[in-house]
Amino acid sequence: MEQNLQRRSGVALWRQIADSISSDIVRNIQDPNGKLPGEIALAARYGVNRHTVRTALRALSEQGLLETRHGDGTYVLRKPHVVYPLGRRTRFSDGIGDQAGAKRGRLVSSMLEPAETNVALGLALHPGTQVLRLDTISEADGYPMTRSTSWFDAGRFATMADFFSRTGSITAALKHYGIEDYFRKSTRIHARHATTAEIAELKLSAGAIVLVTHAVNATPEGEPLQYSITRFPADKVTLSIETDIAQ
Amino acid sequence: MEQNLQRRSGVALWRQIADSISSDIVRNIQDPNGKLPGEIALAARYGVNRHTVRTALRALSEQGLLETRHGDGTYVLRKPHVVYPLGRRTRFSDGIGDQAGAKRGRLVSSMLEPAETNVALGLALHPGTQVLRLDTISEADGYPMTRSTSWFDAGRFATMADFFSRTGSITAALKHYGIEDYFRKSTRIHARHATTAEIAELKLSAGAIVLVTHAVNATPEGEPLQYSITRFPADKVTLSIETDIAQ
DNA sequence: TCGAATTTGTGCGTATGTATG
DNA sequence: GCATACATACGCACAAATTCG
Repeated sequence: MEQNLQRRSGVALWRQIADSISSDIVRNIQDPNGKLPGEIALAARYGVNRHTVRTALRALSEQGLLETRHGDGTYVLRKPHVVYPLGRRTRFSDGIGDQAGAKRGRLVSSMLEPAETNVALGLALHPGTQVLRLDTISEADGYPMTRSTSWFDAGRFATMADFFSRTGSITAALKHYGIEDYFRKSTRIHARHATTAEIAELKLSAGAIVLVTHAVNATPEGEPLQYSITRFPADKVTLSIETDIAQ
Repeated sequence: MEQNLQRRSGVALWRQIADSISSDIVRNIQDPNGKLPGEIALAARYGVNRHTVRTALRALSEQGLLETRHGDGTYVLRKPHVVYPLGRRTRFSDGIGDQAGAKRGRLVSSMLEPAETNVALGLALHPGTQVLRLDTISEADGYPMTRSTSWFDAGRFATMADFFSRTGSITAALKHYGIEDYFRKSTRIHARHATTAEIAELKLSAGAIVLVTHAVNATPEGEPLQYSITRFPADKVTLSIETDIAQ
């Protein structure tokens, strides 16, 4: 039936099936804690041999997404899926506060560098101006959920990294500079395959897809504060935009 | 160097290399119209045989991303890229008006069907209520850019399909029902590999990624009008959210 | 407790795809 | 292009565990 599997594509059938089942779970088409169809039924659905289905299920079990019980069936263990709101007041660390355990980001590295053209454009600085670059990773339930790189005007926010690593929050760090409130000015979204570095940092499997946002945060007056590039594992994350029509 | 390629991962090395080169180009690490390193250099960088690199380059050439010149080298071809605004007033057919030639959508099919749960939820109807389903494709510069499925309350918008196919625009069709204005109420975004049907309809290559939006459009009073699922080719499209801070 | 049906687990032979030198 | 090694996918057969009447 649903044999939209690609042969000779460089992606093994078992991995395509694993991705499909994983995304079914993520999209709530499969009940969390529910029972999957039997291996024979799955093989028929995907138009493959039962061995191939078993390879896919084994991969997902090793990943901790499924559990198979001999003579019984295969069960969905949990649903590690997060919806990130992308609103005017978006702060990623806040956004997932009520959905997952961790709210803190972890500082991977920080450095001063001259602004590239896209960073300079986002921060309304001249290209080459010294900027502070923060590389961070945030986790939910122990799993990496975002890999983010942010830039700030170094002349103004030189010691940002200290404040961030102490609080794990950009919002809190900006408060030290007297910035009580800020807004998401623009967000651009695209998707691509993860690089090898991202596969390692976000604990993904080869061929995984990442959602990528390029965003500018600004003061209520429209003055740019932060330019950031954030990468999300596409199989675990949905981005959400809710508009308040009353505005 | 970068030989963190994964073996036995279900994704062939040549595809991992192709994805890596492809994302380098997307991230502007490789110059458009620039020359790639030679096959021997690439093989060394990824720690694989030259044959494997050649398989990756051939796949990217067939995809139209590279061009190899016998005795010379491999060159990056320019990629047409479209930015879709996702704002309060988002209408896809309007959005690309100033960027690309075509503004019209083409009706693929229309039918009446009972509302599935997610459609019913989006339109605030009871599941099973009769809804009108429109399947459309829009193109820019002769290339398919969106593949969209929309649902409307059949009791109210029964003859929607006629109006749409005449004008090629949802906005224009809704005017026939006295709806002068409407707003994007919510948008959810995720990304996944394209299905075989999508590969055919959007003229993609095997293993391509699609950006998927689930959206609700509503009247200024908040009454849902349209629930739609839209798929964009991720290598040709960036979604953009611009916030008017003054609001 | 039994037995039959169902479901997962395992072995083997073969063909094709992937990767190397 | 050729030869070699391993990964992937298939088909068939049968074993082992669970469920249920």
